[in-house]
Amino acid sequence: MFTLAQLTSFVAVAEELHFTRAAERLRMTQPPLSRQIRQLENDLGVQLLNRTNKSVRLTPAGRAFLIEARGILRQSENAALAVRQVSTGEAGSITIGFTAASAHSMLGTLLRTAREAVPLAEIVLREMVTRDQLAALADNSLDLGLIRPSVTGPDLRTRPAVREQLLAALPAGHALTAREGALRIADFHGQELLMYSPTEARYFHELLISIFRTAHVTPVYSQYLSQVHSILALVNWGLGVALVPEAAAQLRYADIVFKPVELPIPEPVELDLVWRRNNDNPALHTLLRHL
Amino acid sequence: MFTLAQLTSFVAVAEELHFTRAAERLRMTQPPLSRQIRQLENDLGVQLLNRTNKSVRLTPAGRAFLIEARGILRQSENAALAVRQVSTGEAGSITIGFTAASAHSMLGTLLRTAREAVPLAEIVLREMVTRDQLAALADNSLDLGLIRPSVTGPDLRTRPAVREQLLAALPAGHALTAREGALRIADFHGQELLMYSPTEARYFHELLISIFRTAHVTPVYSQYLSQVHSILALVNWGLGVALVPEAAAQLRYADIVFKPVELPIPEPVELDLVWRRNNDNPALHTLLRHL
DNA sequence: GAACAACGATGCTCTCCCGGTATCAGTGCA
DNA sequence: TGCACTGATACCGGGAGAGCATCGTTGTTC
Repeated sequence: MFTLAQLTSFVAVAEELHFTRAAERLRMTQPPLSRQIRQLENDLGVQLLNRTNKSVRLTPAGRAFLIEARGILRQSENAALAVRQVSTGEAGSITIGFTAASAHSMLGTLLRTAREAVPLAEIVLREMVTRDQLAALADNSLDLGLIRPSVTGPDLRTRPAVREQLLAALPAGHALTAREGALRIADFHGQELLMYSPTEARYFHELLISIFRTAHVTPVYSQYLSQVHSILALVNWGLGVALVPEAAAQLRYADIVFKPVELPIPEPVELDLVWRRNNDNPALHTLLRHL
Repeated sequence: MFTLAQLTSFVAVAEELHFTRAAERLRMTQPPLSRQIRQLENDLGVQLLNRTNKSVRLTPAGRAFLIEARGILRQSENAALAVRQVSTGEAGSITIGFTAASAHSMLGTLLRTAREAVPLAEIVLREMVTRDQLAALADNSLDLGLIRPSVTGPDLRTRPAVREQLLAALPAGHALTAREGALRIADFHGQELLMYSPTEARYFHELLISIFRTAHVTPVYSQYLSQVHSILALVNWGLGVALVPEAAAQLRYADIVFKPVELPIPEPVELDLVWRRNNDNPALHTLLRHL
């Protein structure tokens, strides 16, 4: 196979159609240039130039090869440039995990920031629950996660991203919808509450349990569900009330009324950014610096 | 700038993630391979691999560069292959000149043959009168011409391609259209004949002059035109009669009747293939071998 | 037509790069 | 703690490539 140096030599000769001038352009002398071209022709098994003592002309094969050679050289320069951009974090690829609910809150901000901070980078999005995101971070198939706060290993770093209110989601016509202003926790006593799954939505499950326990309020837990969407769908069918993060109110349902709830902590729902401490993706660090 | 050899080395290591095995695959020993990769990283100014004594892993930049490297190597192999095909005449580019009239006769056959003989070649077509084709052949901007016979230099080779009849083109309603069978030359005595230009359609001009002179027949030369199309357009307007090559009868005009003419030579119109004796386009020679 | 100028090819030399062998150094496992 | 494995390093030899000098050919000019 030929050499990139041979290609640059050939392109110079093909453009100058003059060995001595081409050699000057290449900052070398004419004899080794002649030999390089001959070597290239031998490697290819094809004559690229017709040389007489007074003129150098491209053969048809040479014309064809000139185009190819320019392409290969251009691609090589681009590759060198691109790989430098990836290494400095100007370009590259960032895979971001997010929970379904965060698609309505933090994800938009995050993507906007990414577009500004690393405009050349490709952003790959994957919707996953918190637990799966942590697994994906561990095996490096995720660069950054948007998760509910949870216990993480020592090689993960987290940063609070956003805090949200909890809103009550009530079926239209429900008695509590008539109330003026914010609801109180006590209002949920004895209500049929659509509850979060203790495994797949552990964070919300424990958050609600703790809120009600502290307030000595005991709703009726009728269903356990893992996704905010599913819970709202059931509220919409009139099958109970629910407490959902503020961002979920962006989903419009015909038969759901959202109302604020007075809580000891005004914005109890947290969302964290999480990434591996020793993640070596420079684009990720560029993004993190801008957050 | 890096080397293609470095790229193949890098691709091997990146695929094996193991220097010793990669070295075996490359039929070399491990130490020079390690140095090649280090050299490549130095050239790029970017770390491509994270190596510990127990594992080799790609950095994000390395992953990006792997894709680029594979692309460059593939393109290089294709270039080598393509240039060999051009040099053997399997592929390449053939520029063919043709006269407007020959588009209706020989050109179709020629293109069909070219498609079979050099299926990988690009055929570039240029419509030009004979005189311009000869000039283009001389400065190598044409590989092959379809011309009317004419005097050519010693560096051109010609070969008869096809012979055609001359047909009489008569305006509908003209007295001669009533005749049974073929016309004779004498029928043109005193007729208004649309004539070919002595400069731009020299071949037809001289052919007709010679035919009429030999037969001692003198038509009335009303107009001198260079293209068969133009002549037929005027016949269509009833402005005279004409003699045109057989192939032109493929053009359908509402008010033209074509009739055969009895001539001393039954197919007096010749069309020649012409090319430079020392044309170095291998694809051209492949095509000529099939004609 | 003879001398000259221009240009690519060739011969020779030297240097440096590349590949091989031997060996070192760090790490995971038994 | 020792062993096996793996990549890095030291050193050496051969060959490729660059430069210098020169040759051979060809077109030009007086």
